[in-house]
Amino acid sequence: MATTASNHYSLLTSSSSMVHAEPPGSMQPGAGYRDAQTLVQADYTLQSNGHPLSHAHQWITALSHGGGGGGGDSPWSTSPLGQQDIKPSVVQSGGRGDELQQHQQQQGRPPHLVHHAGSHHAAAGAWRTGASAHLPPSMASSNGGQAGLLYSQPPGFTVNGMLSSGQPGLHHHGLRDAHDEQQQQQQQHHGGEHPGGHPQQHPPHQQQQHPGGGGGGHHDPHSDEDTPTSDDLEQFAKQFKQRRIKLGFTQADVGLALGTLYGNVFSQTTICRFEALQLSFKNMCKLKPLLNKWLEEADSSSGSPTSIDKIAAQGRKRKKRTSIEVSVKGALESHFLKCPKPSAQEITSLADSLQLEKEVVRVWFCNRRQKEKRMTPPGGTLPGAEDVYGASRDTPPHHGVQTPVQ
DNA sequence: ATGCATGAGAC
DNA sequence: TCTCATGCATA
Repeated sequence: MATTASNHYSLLTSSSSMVHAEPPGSMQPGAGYRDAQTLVQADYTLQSNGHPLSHAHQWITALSHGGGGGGGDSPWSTSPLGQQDIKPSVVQSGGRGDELQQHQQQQGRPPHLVHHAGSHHAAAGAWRTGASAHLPPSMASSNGGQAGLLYSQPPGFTVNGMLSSGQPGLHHHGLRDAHDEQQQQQQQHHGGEHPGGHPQQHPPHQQQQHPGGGGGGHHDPHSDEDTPTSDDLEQFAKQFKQRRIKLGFTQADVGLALGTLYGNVFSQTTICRFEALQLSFKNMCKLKPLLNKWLEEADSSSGSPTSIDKIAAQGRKRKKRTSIEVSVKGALESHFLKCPKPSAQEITSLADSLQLEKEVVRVWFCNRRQKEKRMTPPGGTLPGAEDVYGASRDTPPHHGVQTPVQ
């Protein structure tokens, strides 16, 4: 099968009417899963077939998960500032408040806060334009003028952005969901190694972005004042991870904390990628100050190890993840080497020959290209694919460090 | 930890 | 249509 079996997305658990859409039996954990596969396929269909699910659809579409502001590359050059696109309205409607709601109930968190955190979408855009453009100082410490206000929270309300319910295990379940924690632990303990001890190559422009450069004496690596060098980032990421683990927080915890602290929630994935330097240089720079801030907070209040509970997966209309077979991947890979940016036509024929949806192929190339641009390319330098981007990916600067990420 | 997906914004 | 930031789902 091309597509991995999975449950048909976590369909809105909240709507009861749709439940009967499937036989009670198939819903059971475990067994039901496999059967659900069929549904999965139908998922796409789900939108068109006027089903009991139809209403669910609307519900879903209502949630917008703002991918973050795509046009991300401008913060550096463009600094609109002044007052930003703070969209209070959006904040309120914030789609995915779901995750937080849970906590709210459990910890009795002020509702408004929840909104903010959940508003990710709007929040991101807002603060990003403001803070990110000029960077750090303002946002880190002062929480940014305008945006900050929106997300400001009652003092003493949280610690590290994490609920300071007092003591761990006091109020709520003390720890994050057992399984979650386990999972995290596990990954943190053994998962460390990188896809390669590779020499990392950074896109030239990225390297040039930072003033000091790993070589020139200059500033304090930890000050978020100016653009950090890739070395700074690497070092910071490393240190960050260490501290985080020491403090007993999972990547997911941090992501949520950032949300409560700055109104900008991030997923475990993002934190993970940050630690592994798998984000673009620019993105790394953007996140660093936030994480740095969190770290400070966490350190200072390290006595309260509280934790946050897992957020429940909410329903979202997402295409089921296609699982591309190894052989097919190989084919795609070789095509990529030849032509990283195939035309629509090429994609079509390629998709056809590989028996994949055109969209899947297109996305694959997009992701593949994006991967090329990360700070830490997995698997090290690919022998043949390097100059694809115009001979730019020259010499990997210096830090061939690449420590085995715990 | 990572693969595939989404969506906003830039061309 | 691509890039980019980001995340769900999965291995």
